[in-house]
Amino acid sequence: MAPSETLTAERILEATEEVLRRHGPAKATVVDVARALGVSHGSVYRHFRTKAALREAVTKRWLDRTSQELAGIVAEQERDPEQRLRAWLRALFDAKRRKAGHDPELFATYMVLTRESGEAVPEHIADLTSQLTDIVRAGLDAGTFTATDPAVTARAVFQATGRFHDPCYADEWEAPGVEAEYEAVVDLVVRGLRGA
Amino acid sequence: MAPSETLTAERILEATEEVLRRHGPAKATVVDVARALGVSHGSVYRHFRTKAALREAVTKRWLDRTSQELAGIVAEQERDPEQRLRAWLRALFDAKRRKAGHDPELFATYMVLTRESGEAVPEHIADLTSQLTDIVRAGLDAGTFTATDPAVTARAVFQATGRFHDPCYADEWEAPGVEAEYEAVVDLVVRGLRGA
DNA sequence: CAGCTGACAGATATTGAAATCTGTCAGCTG
DNA sequence: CAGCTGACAGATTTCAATATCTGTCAGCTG
Repeated sequence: MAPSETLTAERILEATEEVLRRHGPAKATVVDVARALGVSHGSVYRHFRTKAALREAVTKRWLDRTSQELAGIVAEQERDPEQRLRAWLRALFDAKRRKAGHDPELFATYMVLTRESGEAVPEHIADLTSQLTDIVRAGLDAGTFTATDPAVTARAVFQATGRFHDPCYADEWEAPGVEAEYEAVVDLVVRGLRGA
Repeated sequence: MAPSETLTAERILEATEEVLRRHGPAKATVVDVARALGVSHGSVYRHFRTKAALREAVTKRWLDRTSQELAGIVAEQERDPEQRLRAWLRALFDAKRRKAGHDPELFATYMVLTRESGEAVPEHIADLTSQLTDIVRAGLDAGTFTATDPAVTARAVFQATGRFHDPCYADEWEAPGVEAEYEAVVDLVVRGLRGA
């Protein structure tokens, strides 16, 4: 039952997150992870081919947690599409801002990881725009939205609101007036979806 | 007549740009600038209190060149506001993309400079959003746009299109499909301005 | 024999001493 | 005497020696 039960990929990922939290992305080594688990670093390489792969897996896990939070909103059939869209964008902004504000160092760590992770971030973005596409399509079906291609429009919505979910803007999310700016952009976008 | 005429702030700024182009932001020193001008570095400090002030002045000059390019479009009274808005956004995107694509090293240099320049960038953004506000206000007067506060709406337009002018996205401006994404975002925004 | 260890080679990071740079200023020069 | 110079102190950067890390693999262990 002790941590020395069996060495799984999951346990390595948890230990890696902990090491990253403690040491930061620059100083966190595979040797540190192995030490935290009480094994030799060779064992870690049995589960992850390279250090980069290990870091990418950690990043993917972290990003997926956000995606899953938002997936619930897409499924809320009882709310109309515009409300779902507003709730989804709000949840995305809040989730990112909460993570950035609550533990800035860990967030900075993940910003470094997302920069170096080749596939994880594009996949995450594809995931999120796919969710958005579902909402846009629902709006088209209901007749409340106007668009030629829901996927293209969803991507446009995602990019237009980037200032409120793209990590590169994280240090402006606590500035006074951000809420008003968020409302202005979302209103503009929602009106763009409605009107032809 | 020779470069040894008189030492003006303008001549120092030109020499600094040249030194930055050659050496890059990390290695460009005040001593290099002085050497390029054939003076001692003490003379440079007569015109700029610190190295940071010198770099900020260079940055400001560079940013102002873009602002001035765009100011002409705002003044084109013969085109209707929507056309002016589209032309303005297109000119902004093209100008930034041209600079980023034509001389990537110099652009990277300016990205470093804009990060460290405290006032220059906010001023530049204020400048641009002020131009946008003029266009939005013209649209309100003409009755083609709908908005409660032109300044707030202009800022929203600026932020919503950030992906196509904010330097932090520069390395995605040459990717295939960017044009389509640009069109989608601008269409969404313009429709948002029109519809109530 | 499946899974782990630990020594190893090459790559990367750390360190501290030496070199360079920033910003100042007393004095030179035209 | 307005403007420039160049030596200087303290801060920063460079560089090379040293230490650590990554990724592999032959062999150990349960």
